[in-house]
Parts: sequence; structure tokens; C-alpha cells
Amino acid sequence: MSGFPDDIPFFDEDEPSANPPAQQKPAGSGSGSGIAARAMAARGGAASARYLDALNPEQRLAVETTEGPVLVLAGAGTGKTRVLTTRIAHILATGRAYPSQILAVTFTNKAAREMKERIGTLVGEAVEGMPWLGTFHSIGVKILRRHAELAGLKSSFTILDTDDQIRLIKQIIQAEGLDDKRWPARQFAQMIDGWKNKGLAPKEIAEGDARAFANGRGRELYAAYQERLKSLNAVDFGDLLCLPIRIFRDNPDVLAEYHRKFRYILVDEYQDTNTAQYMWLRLLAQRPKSAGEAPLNICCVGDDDQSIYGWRGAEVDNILRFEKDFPGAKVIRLERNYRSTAHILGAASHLIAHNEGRLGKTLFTDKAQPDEAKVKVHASWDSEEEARAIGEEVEALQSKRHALNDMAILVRASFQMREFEDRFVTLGVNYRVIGGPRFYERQEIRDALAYFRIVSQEADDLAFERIINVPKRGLGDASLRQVHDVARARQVPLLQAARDLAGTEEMKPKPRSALRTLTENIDRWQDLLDKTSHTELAETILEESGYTDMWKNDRSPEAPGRLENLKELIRSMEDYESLRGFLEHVSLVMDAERHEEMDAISLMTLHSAKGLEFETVFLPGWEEGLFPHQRALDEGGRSGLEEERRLAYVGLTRAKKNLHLWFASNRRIHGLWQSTIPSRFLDELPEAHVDVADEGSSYGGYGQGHIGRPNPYGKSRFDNAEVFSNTYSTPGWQRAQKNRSDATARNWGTRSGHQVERIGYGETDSGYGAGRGSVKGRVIEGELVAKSVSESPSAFKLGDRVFHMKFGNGNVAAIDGNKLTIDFDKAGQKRVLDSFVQPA
DNA sequence: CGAGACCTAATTTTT
DNA sequence: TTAGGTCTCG
Repeated sequence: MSGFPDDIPFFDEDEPSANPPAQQKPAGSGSGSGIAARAMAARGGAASARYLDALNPEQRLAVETTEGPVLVLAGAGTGKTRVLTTRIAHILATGRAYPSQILAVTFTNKAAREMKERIGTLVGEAVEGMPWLGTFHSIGVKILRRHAELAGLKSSFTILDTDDQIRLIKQIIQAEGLDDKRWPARQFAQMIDGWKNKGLAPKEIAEGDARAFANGRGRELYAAYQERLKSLNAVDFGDLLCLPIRIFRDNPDVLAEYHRKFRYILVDEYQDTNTAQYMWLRLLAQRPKSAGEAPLNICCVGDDDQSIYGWRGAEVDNILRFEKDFPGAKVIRLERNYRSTAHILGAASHLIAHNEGRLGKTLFTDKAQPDEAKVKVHASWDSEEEARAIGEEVEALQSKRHALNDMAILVRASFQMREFEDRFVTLGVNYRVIGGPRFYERQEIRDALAYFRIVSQEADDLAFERIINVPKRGLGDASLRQVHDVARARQVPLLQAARDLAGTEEMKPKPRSALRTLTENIDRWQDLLDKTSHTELAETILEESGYTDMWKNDRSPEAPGRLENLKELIRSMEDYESLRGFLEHVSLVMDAERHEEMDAISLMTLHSAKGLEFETVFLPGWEEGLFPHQRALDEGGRSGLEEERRLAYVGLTRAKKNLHLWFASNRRIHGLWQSTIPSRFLDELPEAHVDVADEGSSYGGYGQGHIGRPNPYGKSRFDNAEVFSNTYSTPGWQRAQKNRSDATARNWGTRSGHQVERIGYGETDSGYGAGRGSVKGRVIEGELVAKSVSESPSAFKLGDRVFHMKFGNGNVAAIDGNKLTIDFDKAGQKRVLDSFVQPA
């Protein structure tokens, strides 16, 4: 959140002269690029460098095609990261560029970190000399700090995270006299993000969009928000992309500087770039032809089939269009997969082939063994049984010496996790949840950081607001309002206003003295900034402010964990030089590394699984409405469906050896039990690579009544009646869709229990293959998008005798629209949708 | 200001 | 179902 300009490196500090011609050796010419020198040495004079020997021919081509635009379509598990890192090492080793002349962008800090490490390994040492390897955002900050004044900022600007952003927007909505309930700040924040993802300034947004919020005042609010940011000397995440773009556009000389600087541009996960990132890259990549410059050396690596972030602005089109955008581009496909068995690859390839908008690829493996397991599809009665059965499977594997670390359960939506957590707790199986709220997003961490911010940055109004009454010190809305008024009247930050106010008679004695205590504390801490070590200061602040006491006195079950987190926070500060340095880090890296070594099964969403791999993967919940998710269908139409399918593809390709898919016939959604039908994706799997598991076990229950009962939605080879007969019938999903009801709920249970671990995030490697395909066509197709549950009143009456597939017979006890409360003879009282019961 | 009632909405997530 | 937010009362 806090920024500091002190480490703005000056340009070209390690470049003896502006442009080393290709092939010229930079090493030896003085200082800086020891890395290049070492890389050269590592190369050992042989005609072919050793690092190239580890590559297959396609990978090698991707590494050695250094000049001109290159698109590497790297299929899942084809060694994408290896190519990227080796390519950089190669560029350095052959003296084509200095480290500082290579721009390498990733999406996540983790990916950036990993690349740095791996380049370091290749080249012999940690890569400190790659100043321009980082996330889009971190590089954006770097550029923006250097040219802040061109964007109307001071280079010490603060970076707001989503939380700050929303609070700020809320204030603006209120200040404009709008009802912040009718026009939720959260929603508007998302709209702003959407605009910024497209690189649009307030005046550039579409009329329709602008009208969509707050009775047509969207544009006005957006502009007001930007104004407010400027006056706070703050930016949000979107600005880190948009402002550099604007600077480049408005200041050709600045852009030219970067053109001169970067000889090679590399982009990871290109399929995830949004429009703003695309523009940013184009600006940097397109050197004016007139200057007789060297060719445009941009290399984008990605996989159109793993594009799963369309909903947050990623444009698959960017990768699909690459050859048009960069004429003469070479496209290199990596299709040799080093991860999965032939069955898994076969299943995944067949599934993804149902998508139309793709460049196409064919993953293959040459390590196929005769005895490999096919992909297994399992049916279960309901989600509980699903969890129970997977739990059994996990234990069985465990007893066969499989490490839990090699297994993962990947779900479509996080509410699905709960049942698995419950199950693993009862079984005593260690598990770790990956994803979910991050360390730095936790309340106690954010509170603590707000204290640090206000101490290190006097003018950080948002931080001040956050802590003014945390812990409670009797400074509520009324007091805050007063402080605000003074601040506005005098044009000073809130903290200063508070100081002034505390010295006057304006306030009632109680709040006044509370305020005075607070400001005096802050003054004292500020004074300690340069006198104490920052970790010590941090502890002092948390102690003296009463913040730690607040949690010590809190008897809620989370309190001890929060105190633990605070300690962890202080511990992690030790890695930084100063409070400011730490805060700068935190604003960009909302992610704390964690390094639990216990053996545990991983539990996460499919989205968080991208880039990871496991020996054994369980994919539960393959049911229409849940996966593909109804909402993706409703909102995204055909392209929504295709993205869901890509998500399925990502899931399948995470598995190395064993892959289990599950669907349940009944699932509780929003507290209501609903019957479900198997996902269409199951029917899109190739018979040759798939086995339908013959569970036999608990499958059934009241279900006898169900087996053989006609599926009201259409047929699938996974319909219960046919599960064991392996019939291969083509589905009638369109019809099925029609009666689908909303699926999905959300829960973020705070499981307690010994062996649990929650991790910020993860990623490993991904990749791709080749093929062909048409591109356009994100048109909504009615038949796929049909909608949910009718709200018409139920045909049942109180006291009616009814039959339900899951619960058997019972009497209608209450009716609420189409929701029935039924007293079942055996199962007790349940709420179900009326469409799932019939007169008994 | 805080506790408890009441209402509402409910994928996916990085920076 | 349930979590989160808002609203009301003491």
C-alpha cells in the first residue's frame, strides 16, 4: 500500500552502450552483467550449449528462434516454463542482450519468482540482474514510479488494494448523494475494473456502460473516483496498467526510451492477457519501423485451451489473433507431453476438441505403458456419498504407499470443499486448502498494515479511517465525520485534521481525549521510525494501540489464529529493510509464502489448479448446472460453455497417472436438495480412454425407485439406469438444460482441526499442442442457455402425500413458491424443490 | 456503541 | 443453508 521511490533504478545502469549488436559479447565490458558472463561460461565454448541438450526439438526451436515475433503454443505439461527460462538464458549466453534489456512478464508473483529461480539455476546464480522480469503489475509500478509526474502523481504514490478501493468508492457514491445499497460499491468497483481491463478512461467508456450504473451517472462516478485517487496520490491495480499506457501514448519520447531499451520481450500465459495488457505490450513491442531498428523480438507463450479467466477480462482473442497482430510470426507448438498417461491425454484431447474457437493441438506422449489405468467415472447418490467414496479411495491409495501430497481434489466451486473437509477431519486425513482468502487479506493483517501505513505515510487517509476506531475507542461515525469536515475545510490529511481537532473544544471531551491519545501515539511511533528497528516498531504499535489486546480479549474461536497471524506478519517483516520497503512489497505481493511440509492431500478449485500437477486427481461434481456452471451458461452463452470446457480440460490435464471423475445424482444447493444430471462433459469423453467404475456399494438408498425411472431430462450414458450397462447414447442436453435450476452455493467454513493448512496460492507449469480451428463466434445460442426454475406456485397442497427420489415418501408440511418443506417418513424434515417430488 | 433480528444473495481470482 | 450486511433497539 505504501510506496517509496527510493529504489527507482536509473536506466541502463548496466549497459555500457545503448545497443549491443546481436552476437556481440557484453561480458567483460565492465561491470553489470555478471550473469551474462557466467552464462557464457556455462556454455563452455562448445558449439552447442549444454542447456540446449535437455530440450526436445520443438522446445529447442522455441529457444533458438530468438529473432522476430514468436508464439509458443505450449500444451499442458509440455515444458513451457523450461522453454521460457532456457530462452532467456540463451539470449544472455549468446550475448544478444544484457539482462536489463530483456522484458519478461508473468501474471503472478509466483510465476515470476519461479522463473527467476530457474534462470538462476541455468545461469549459475540468482538473477538479480533481471530488473524487468516480473508481473505486469510490478513492472507497471516500476514504470509509473519513474514517470509519475506525467500521470499527475508523486512517485511515492500509494497502491490501493481491492478493499481500499471499495471503501473509497463507497464514500464517493455516498458523497454523490446516491443510495449505496441500491448501487453497491462492490459492483461499481467491478465495473471500473472492467473498464480498466480494457484500458478505458472515464471519457472513453461506452455510453451504455456509463448509463448502466447509478441512473446513468457511471461515467461521472468513475471520473470522480479517479480524481479522488489523484488527490490521495494513490492508484488502484488497474491503474498500474492503464497509467503506463497513457504515459506511453502521450509521451512518445518516453516510449522511445523503452523501445531503445528492450531488445527482447517475453510474455508468459499469453492467453490470460486482457485488453489493457495487450495494448501495453503492443506499445512496447512496436518500435517504429522507420528507425531501421532490429526486428521486433517478442515471444509469447501460452495455451488457448487453458484460457479460463475470460470472466475477469482475459481475452482469448489475443492469442488467437497473434499471427495477424504480428505479421511474419512464427508459431511453434509444443505437443509432447511429459506429464500424463495416454489415457488421460486422450480423454482431455477429445473433450477439448468440442470447442470451436481454438488454435488446436494434439498432445501426445511416448512414455505410454500397457498397464495404465483408464480415466474412471464414478457415480454417487449424493454429494455426501461422493465425499465418503473419495475419502475411501484416498485411504486405499494411502495404504498402498501413495503420498497424500501426490493427490488432489479439484472442485468447480469452493462450497464443494466443505464436504471434503468434513470427511477428512473425521477420517483424520491431512489436507490442505489452496486458495481462498490470502494472508494479507485477512482482517487482522489489514488492520495491522493500516497502522503501519499511517505511521509511515502521514497522508494515508484510508489507513487512518480504518484504524481510527479499531480497537474500539469511542470514535464512531460522528467523530469521523467531524475529522472529515476539518480535513476538507483545511485541505489537510485526516491525521492532521485529527491532531488539530484534538486540540480544540469542538469535540465532546470523551472522543476528544480518545482522539488525542491516538494522534499522540501515532506521533510517537512516527518519531520512532528512524530510531527503532521496523519489526520492533511494529510490535510496539500493535501493543500500544491496544490492537493485540483487542484479540486477546476476544473469545471467539478465531482469535488465537489471528494473534498467530500477527506474529507471522512481524516475522515476515524481518526479510525487509524497512517498514516502507515492506509495505511496498505487500501492496503488490498479496501472498505470503508458506512452507508446510506435512503430507497432505490438496483441496482447491479448478482455477487455482492451473499450472499444478498430481499423480492422482479427483474431480467431483461433474453435473449439469455445477459444471458447466449454470451461471457461466446463462451469462456467457456459448463462449461461456467453451470456457467451462477449457476449465474441465485444465482439470483433466492436472493428473499424471490416475484420474477420477465423479457425479452425484443429488446435491444440496442453497439449502435445497435437487436432483442433478451428469455433466455433458462426461459424454464428451472418449469411450476408449474411460471406464465407468462399478461401485456397487452404497449406491442406491431410496434410489431403487430411481433406477430405471425415466430421467426427465434426457439420456446420458451416465444416467443411473445405464451406468452399469455402459450404453453409449448421445445426450439430449438441450432439453435437459431447460429445467436446470440454479446450482451452487458458497461457503467458506473455517474448519478447525489439526492437520489443516491453508495456502495462498500455487502454480507449476502448463503447456500445449497444436491444431487448427476457426476463431470467432461468441454468439449466444439459445438452446444451451435456457434458464432455471420457474417461480410459479407449487401444484402441491399442504398435507399431500409425495415421493422424493432421495428421501422416499412423506407429507407436504409447508409450501413456499416452488419450494416444499416435507416431513419424510424416514429422512425427517427437508426442503426440496417441488419439481423433484411426485404424488405418491 | 453493541447485540441481536432480519434480509439477501449465493462461481471462478490476480494484482 | 449460511454468511454477510444492514437495521433497530437498549
